[in-house]
Amino acid sequence: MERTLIGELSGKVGQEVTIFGVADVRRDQGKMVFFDFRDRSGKVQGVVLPNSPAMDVAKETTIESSVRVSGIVNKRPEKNVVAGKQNGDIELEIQGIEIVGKAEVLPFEPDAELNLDTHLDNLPLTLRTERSRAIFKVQSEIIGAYREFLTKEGFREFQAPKLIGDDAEGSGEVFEVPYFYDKTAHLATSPQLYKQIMVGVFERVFCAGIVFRAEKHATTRHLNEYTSLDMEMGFIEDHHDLMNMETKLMRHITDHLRATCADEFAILGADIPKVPEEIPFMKLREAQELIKKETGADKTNEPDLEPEDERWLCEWAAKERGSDFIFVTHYPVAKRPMYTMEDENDKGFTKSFDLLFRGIEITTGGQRRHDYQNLIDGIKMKGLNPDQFSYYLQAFKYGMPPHGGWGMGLERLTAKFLNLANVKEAALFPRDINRIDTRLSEN
RNA sequence: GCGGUCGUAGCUCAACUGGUUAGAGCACUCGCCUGUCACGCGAGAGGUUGCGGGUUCAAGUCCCGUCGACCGCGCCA
Repeated sequence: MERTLIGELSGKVGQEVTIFGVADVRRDQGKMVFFDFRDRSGKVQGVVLPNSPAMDVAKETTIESSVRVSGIVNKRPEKNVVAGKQNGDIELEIQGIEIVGKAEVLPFEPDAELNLDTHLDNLPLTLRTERSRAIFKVQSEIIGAYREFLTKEGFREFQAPKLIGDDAEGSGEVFEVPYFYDKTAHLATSPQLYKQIMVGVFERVFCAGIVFRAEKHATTRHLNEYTSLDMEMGFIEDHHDLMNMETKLMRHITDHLRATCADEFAILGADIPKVPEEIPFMKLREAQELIKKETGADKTNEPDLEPEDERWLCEWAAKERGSDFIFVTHYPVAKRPMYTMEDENDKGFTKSFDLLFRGIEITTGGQRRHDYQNLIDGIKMKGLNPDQFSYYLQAFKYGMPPHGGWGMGLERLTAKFLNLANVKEAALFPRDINRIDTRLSEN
């Protein structure tokens, strides 16, 4: 018999149907057995009545088993209607169950509160929980909204290489790949140089892909492999064009989530933030002065904000400006990569920005050096050898428009949208220095 | 890499200043249950307290080492 999706059952009252799904819950009452079944479209209750031919199979149908279930869609008696629940007014009177993928007894109850360690060691199972499904549906919708917005703004998506010749930017630790005969190769820490090259090709480009960082960090906000939402655009005036674009992007993403993921945010007890007409922004030095004035902590000689400063500044922005977001601009030249443009009106500081969201840095961006000689000066100033960048430099040798862009951490963004304590909860299969698919590498 | 906290049943957690046979809820097994929706009720089984050493009449508890996890920091997205 043809498959009916669970989400379509409410229109089939009185009909005989077959659903394909997973046994989500079993409530065995002896002479009667109730199930909740789930498929990709939702959940429905099934009931095996006394003396049903399906009773024997029902008794041995374990939670998480994949099944094909045939039965009749019935309206529930008035007193058994559960308001506000999908299919709460109907149920499937089960006539046959076929177990097509039997599950063994689970090591823990579905939807139990697990320690992060237990969750991560059992991902093939724990990713099936309602909570995990909610997190990764939201993440998937974020990527979809990102792609939709930038495409509409005239950006062209491209794939950046992950195997690269040099660590190029000189920022962050890189994984070495010992394969190529006569060259050192690495895993890309960013698509940075390639997306700049692609500005010369398409003017506006973006990519959403995995990047690799070999830092031996152990924090709630770092991964050794994460998804970078990158973009780069030509013919900008300065970094404010980028900040304005990102403001519009965040508004688009939050509107999209409101339309598609309200249930998932409710499951996780999280709020979708409002994006103000203008996200507040200030220079790094202004932020440091503010922190000094308000808290007494003098960090005005620091080249960057510490995590505790980022948290404080976000609380300030939320309270004083009603925004979950705040831009910090003008980091010192010494603190930023060689391609970052210095502000001609504020020497020693760059036309760069970070976007902070709910206490953490989710984006770094800025205007780039687009003049050939100016870029070579930038490379030399960092103590790097321009010859090593000749491939990249060719783009500039033959003319590049003023341009800039950003890189955004998808897992951080997801984690902060959903108030997750650790970014590893927002990565399907997170890699860190002690963990790569633990269960698979055991034995 | 450094600092802090922790490691007790399959899971989540108890066990006061060291003190008799290490407990609970859920899961599991058996029995009962014709309207449950985290079904319920009764009974049962389940532990080398991460591992190694030490102090003590006595160690889950104190000390040393080791392995592991989580949190914070550096670095970053």
